[in-house]
Amino acid sequence: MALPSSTVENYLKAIYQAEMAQEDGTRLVPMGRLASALHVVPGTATTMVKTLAESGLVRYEPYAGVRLTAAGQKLAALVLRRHRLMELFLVEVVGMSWADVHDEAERLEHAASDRLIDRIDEMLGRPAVDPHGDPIPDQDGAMATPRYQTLLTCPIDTALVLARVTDQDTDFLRFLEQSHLTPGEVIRVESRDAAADHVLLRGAGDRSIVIGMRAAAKLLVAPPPPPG
Amino acid sequence: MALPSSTVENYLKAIYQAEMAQEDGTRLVPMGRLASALHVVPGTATTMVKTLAESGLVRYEPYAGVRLTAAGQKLAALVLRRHRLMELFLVEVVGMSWADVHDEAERLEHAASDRLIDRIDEMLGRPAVDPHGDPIPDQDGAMATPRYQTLLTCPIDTALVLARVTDQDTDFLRFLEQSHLTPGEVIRVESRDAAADHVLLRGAGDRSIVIGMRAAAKLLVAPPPPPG
DNA sequence: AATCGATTTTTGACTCATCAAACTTCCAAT
DNA sequence: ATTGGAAGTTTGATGAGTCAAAAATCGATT
Repeated sequence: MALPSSTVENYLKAIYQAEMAQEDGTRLVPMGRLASALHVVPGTATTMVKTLAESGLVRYEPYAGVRLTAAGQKLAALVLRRHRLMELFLVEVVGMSWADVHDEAERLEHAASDRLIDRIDEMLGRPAVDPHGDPIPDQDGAMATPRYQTLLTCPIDTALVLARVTDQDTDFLRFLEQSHLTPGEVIRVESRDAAADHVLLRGAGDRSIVIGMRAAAKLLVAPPPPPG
Repeated sequence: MALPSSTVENYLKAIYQAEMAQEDGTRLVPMGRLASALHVVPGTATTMVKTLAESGLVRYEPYAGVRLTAAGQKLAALVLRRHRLMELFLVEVVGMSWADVHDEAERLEHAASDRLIDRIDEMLGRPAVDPHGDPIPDQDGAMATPRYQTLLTCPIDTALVLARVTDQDTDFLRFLEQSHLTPGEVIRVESRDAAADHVLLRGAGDRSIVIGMRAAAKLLVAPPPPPG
């Protein structure tokens, strides 16, 4: 099979990420979700998924959804690898803002050769996560998948490390940056108020921050850092 | 007008470079030249050039050829700028080989944002030339166009600086690198032999190098460096 | 001036990715 | 069991970019 087009890469990546995000155990991604993730109409997604199925990259169950085959999974993971290494490179080496690198990487991931990506990987010291805390798959497409809690489910009044931000929106990231809510920061949840739909945080330097529950669900935390 | 596709950018770039390479004064590029530069059949080039003409990017004279308008020239120069800054970046910052960066930049030039390109320009200290000695247009598309001599036309037995290499072929560049024939090196032509189709050079470290005349025509030299 | 060969243009067809809109299927609620 | 609405699929069309091959044009040589 020839090299996949950017479009194919984007479909595989979207399916991969939708599978991950699925809360129910099933990895079947409904067409509607896929279509809206890719900003195409549902009919387009159906058509494309059928050709992906013919290439053996996905399994398609009409009216039910789509899931990646092993081959599709590997390809998707390698696209994600390119994307995330590129993001980290743009932040660490080029000095671009955390908030801007997603969109840039979204295009560069389809243009960069494996050679370039491996060189970047080497320069960065084979990093495990990108600037948003998303894990970076290795050359074989294998990826660690730690299970973090969100700020909605984590214990109250406990020191935790902000590990990952699961939204790439530029304005949201800019806000987080200004609030010093970036991966690695130590924070604690002081209270939650379902009626007010907010979560009250205390960040580094005793900053007090109030965020909505929608936003809080996008911030993932890990157990406190090892002592010393 | 919407942003130009990669294809449009490649056509403009090819026309721009063909205009430069034209030895006769006319800047009219015949369809055949353009088509083969882009690896498409002549009919395809004709079709595409007609749509470029409708966008006001080129002037098309049927059966005669095509030339860029002011708007087309500027766009083409900005593509060249992205390409050449990217090449230099890949060599200087990423540490890729001189011989490999052309193909990589060929794809990245269409994916990199102006923001990224300007950041790279700044990091590199607003450089004037890329790793092959090709001049880099500024943000307005203006570009210095020094007129160098080739190793076929330069004076014999005179110290000269290798200024520019007008061929991006990977194997050719690899050969030059191994022979220490890279921009900035001081060399002199010891003799030319038209019958044997070769040029005898003396490079840095008293290296003696024989190259064919076809190759010699691709090496451009400048007057000796200023003393001191 | 007439012609031959090279170059260029035209025509018809194809692939990829997409949309709008008509049509199907599914399932949850009656 | 039936059915109404949501979700999914199909159909027909479009635009970009390309090729193969037929037709037209140009110009250099006779």
